[in-house]
Amino acid sequence: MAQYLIHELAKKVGVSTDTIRFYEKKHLLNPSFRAENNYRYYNDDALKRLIFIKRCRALDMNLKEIETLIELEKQPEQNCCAVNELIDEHLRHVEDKIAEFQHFQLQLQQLRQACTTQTTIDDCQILKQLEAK
Amino acid sequence: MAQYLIHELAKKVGVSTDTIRFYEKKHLLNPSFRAENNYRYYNDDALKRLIFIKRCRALDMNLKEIETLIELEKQPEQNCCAVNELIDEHLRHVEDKIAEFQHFQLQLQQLRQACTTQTTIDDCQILKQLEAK
DNA sequence: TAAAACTATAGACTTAGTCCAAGGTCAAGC
DNA sequence: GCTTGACCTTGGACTAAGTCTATAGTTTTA
Repeated sequence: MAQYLIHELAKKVGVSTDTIRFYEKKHLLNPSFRAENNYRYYNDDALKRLIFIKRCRALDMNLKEIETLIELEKQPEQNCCAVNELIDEHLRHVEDKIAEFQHFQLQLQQLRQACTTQTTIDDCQILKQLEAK
Repeated sequence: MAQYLIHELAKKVGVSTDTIRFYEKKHLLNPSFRAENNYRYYNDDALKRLIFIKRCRALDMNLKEIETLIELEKQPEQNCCAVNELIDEHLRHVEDKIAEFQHFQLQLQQLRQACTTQTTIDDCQILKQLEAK
């Protein structure tokens, strides 16, 4: 079975070696063994695990959510509704974020409208609105 | 002129006393003076400043941006284009965030579609897709 | 044999606060 | 005068997800 040094694994997946060590500290990814010189070595299971983590991160899941998914994977005969619920809840979170940022966008667009011509700081309607009673 | 203790200022504006002390550490807001007992006292200028900061934070500006705006306010005769540019750039940042989260949303919706019926973890298409080669 | 390129660990740094602990101050009630 | 409660002070730890640095050990290459 293939064994990779940490920088080899990092390169295969496209993350930094620091990130890999960080995931280990967070109990998300362990080396398959440590050599006599204390170097970490990783096998293909670790490779798959790291790809899994990277995919979840690309969906903006946090490490706690990813940990939960990994735990669920360890119970293959269980019902998968917990997986679906996690995705649903994360999706709601993402949708809340979109709404939040769209609110910022609208407010900022309106604020920006307040000052279309160049004037002095003292007359700037943007600052006036931010200062208003 | 009115002078407020920190908890009075906090209540007026709707932030915590911790937040006020934090803004002081970040050089955004100073008490008008310290009493003999070392208590902070704030006047109406400080009140206005804190309201200003709170409004900017409600637009998701970071403290560095707010600091820049405060510095600009101190040069009233200058041209206000720096203000406009700051708002424009922040608006672009917000729009990037919206696009980013909309991308997450789409990916998550597609992923969620992969598992509509309840099955076992082992058969769950959501996990399968996250693990896929 | 020496330099380059790895490896390891520990700890600081980032944001915008929040929370806690230990100790000082002040006003009210007894 | 004393206690109680509600303030105030400072300093430091904690959050998320890494990134960066320093120091030291190991392995490979020239």
